[in-house]
Amino acid sequence: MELNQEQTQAAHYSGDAKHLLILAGAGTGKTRTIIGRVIFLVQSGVPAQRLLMLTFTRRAAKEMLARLEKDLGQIAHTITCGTFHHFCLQVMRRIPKAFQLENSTIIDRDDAQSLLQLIRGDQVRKEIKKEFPRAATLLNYISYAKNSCLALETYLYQFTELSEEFIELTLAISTEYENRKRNRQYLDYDDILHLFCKTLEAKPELAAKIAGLFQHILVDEMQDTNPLQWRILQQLSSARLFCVGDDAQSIYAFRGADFKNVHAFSERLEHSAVLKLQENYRSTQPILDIANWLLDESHIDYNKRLVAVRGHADKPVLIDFESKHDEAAWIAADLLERHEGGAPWHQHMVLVRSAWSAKVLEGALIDAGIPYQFIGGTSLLEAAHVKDVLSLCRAAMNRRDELAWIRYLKCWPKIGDITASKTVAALLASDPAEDIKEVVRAQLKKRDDIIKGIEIIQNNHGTPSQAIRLATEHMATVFHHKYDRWESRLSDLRLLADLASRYKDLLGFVETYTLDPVSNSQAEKTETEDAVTVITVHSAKGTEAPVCYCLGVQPGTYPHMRSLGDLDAEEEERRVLYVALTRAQDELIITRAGDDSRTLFHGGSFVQSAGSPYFLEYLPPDLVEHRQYGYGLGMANNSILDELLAFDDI
DNA sequence: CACAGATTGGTTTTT
DNA sequence: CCAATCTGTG
Ligand SMILES: Nc1ncnc2c1ncn2[C@@H]1O[C@H](COP(=O)(O)OP(=O)(O)OP(=O)(O)O)[C@@H](O)[C@H]1O
Repeated sequence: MELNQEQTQAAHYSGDAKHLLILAGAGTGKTRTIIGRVIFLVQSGVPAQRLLMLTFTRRAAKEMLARLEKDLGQIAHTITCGTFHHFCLQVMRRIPKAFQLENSTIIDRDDAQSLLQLIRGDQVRKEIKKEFPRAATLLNYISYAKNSCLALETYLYQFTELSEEFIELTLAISTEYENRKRNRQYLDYDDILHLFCKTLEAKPELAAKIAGLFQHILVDEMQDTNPLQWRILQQLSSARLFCVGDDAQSIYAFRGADFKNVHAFSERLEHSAVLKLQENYRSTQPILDIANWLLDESHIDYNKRLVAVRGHADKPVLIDFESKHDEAAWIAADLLERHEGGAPWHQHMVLVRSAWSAKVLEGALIDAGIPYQFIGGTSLLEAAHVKDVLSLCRAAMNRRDELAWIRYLKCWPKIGDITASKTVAALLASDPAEDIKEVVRAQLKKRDDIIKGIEIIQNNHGTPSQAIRLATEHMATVFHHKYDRWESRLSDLRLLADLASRYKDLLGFVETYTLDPVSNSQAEKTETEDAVTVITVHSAKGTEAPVCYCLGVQPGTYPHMRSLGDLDAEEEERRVLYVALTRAQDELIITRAGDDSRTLFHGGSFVQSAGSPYFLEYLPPDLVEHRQYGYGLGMANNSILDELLAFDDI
């Protein structure tokens, strides 16, 4: 693999500094350099087992391993490589006693939210129920505070507008949430990091042992490290750190990341150095010109100017549509045309701001018969019916798994919150020697079908795939009634059973799956099928494609409505758009639609509503080729019809 | 009383 | 488009 001079200097570094940070713009080969570093280290005689690679997404971890395998062969798989969460959990599962983590269940966001909802229901008075933050919001607060290592109280007073009464109540709910998790032996995503970090800080000998396993730790996308992850890195810093990042691509502030942290790298770690990479290898210059312009517009000086090694090419295209349906239909038609012209589907990527905003496009792609995979948001396999089946698996194996029990029981007709809660209470109070099935039978007379489900899992827990297949069959009639489009949902459950066939232990499968609900299935799909990628910008960090469409680049989306009024949040939105624009290698197509309820369309140009900012408002016309489709059959600005606008209310 | 279906209101991003 | 609440029925 070829590296340029700067990249080589970083990858082959053997100077005085113990820790290195490579700070460089998009497409300058940071990922390539980290791979180069690993190859260099292995070839210099560092055993691959003594390398640890940490990433922020499963997808990134998988990609890195695949790239390393090309150069290093099977040795690549002896490197410990995964997300922070995955690594911490792996360590803790290997020596559970040291972390007091025996028999615990990992809960995903959905479960965490349900638990908070239960507590919210108990603790919030009826009169204020409507005003009080929802479970999802509460979870965001609790999670943010934990990831930023702030006391929840401090965070709520400083960063939210809640009244004192609401803050007190939120704190009480949070305390109860922690208690319940402890009591039921639940660990949410944040607890994985938190428990790991706390234990290491409390037991220096243990921290030293774990850190001592690795000579080098390599971290990708360092700008997204939050304070909790920083603390973990500091605990492990007897190994040498090699981190890469780009402050202009920091888009995870909502998870506690602060891009200014990378600037503090050399202050936090002694004997460290910062290196830079300057040349962009990914894109053509016109694509970078618009990205550079975007950063220049900011009040923050990112000190970046991307320069393409590849030289010049056509300008990016900016296209206005009257509606998002037109927008989606045009993209589908354009994709078809390119495919007929010989370009495989996988060379195309559509970047969306939110999972929701991709819906219309997905419809258009299905209509046009274009194969695609969607990455981001809640994946197909986090769908309700899949979680129902997994809940049955968990419930049958663990009587204290309150959330799983409630979910499973409520699948059945005539069973709602109250019956489910009563049954759970009986299970929690029951003698561990007593058969679970009998405890349930005593609560729910004449509901043999419910107990049969439990029995099926108990009898088949050694063969997860079969357990899931039989459970699906057993619940088919209920699901058929509960969900529409049953046929397509059934195929999800078949896929689930397939995934499970690689595992020997049902709960082991459920846990892996909870932490990684997407990538397995996705990887399989990309390898075997040629498909267009539709992806949220947040998931797209680090990836690239020859042809990229950035969809819905209109006021209210960039910056997103929700960020308005908070300057830091608005600035982060700029970086989100920056990441989106810099994914393209050869062609960048920016589209926007005028029928967004938040957008005012006026005379063929986009005018922001009520003085809110819009990033492309002052876009210099010479940076793009601007087209407009569908506006009164191509009528451009200054249409005489505009004079009618004043009479719209007649 | 407990559940099921209808209504309403606020809509990001991920491990 | 989903989640929480409201309202009608067994
Ligand atoms: N020295 C090089 N020679 C040829 N191609 C290169 C070189 N360095 C990087 N590239 C190519 O440039 C593209 C971007 O590289 P890479 O993904 O490593 O960049 P990055 O800095 O991680 O980008 P981002 O921050 O946007 O994720 C890749 O297609 C890579 O193959």
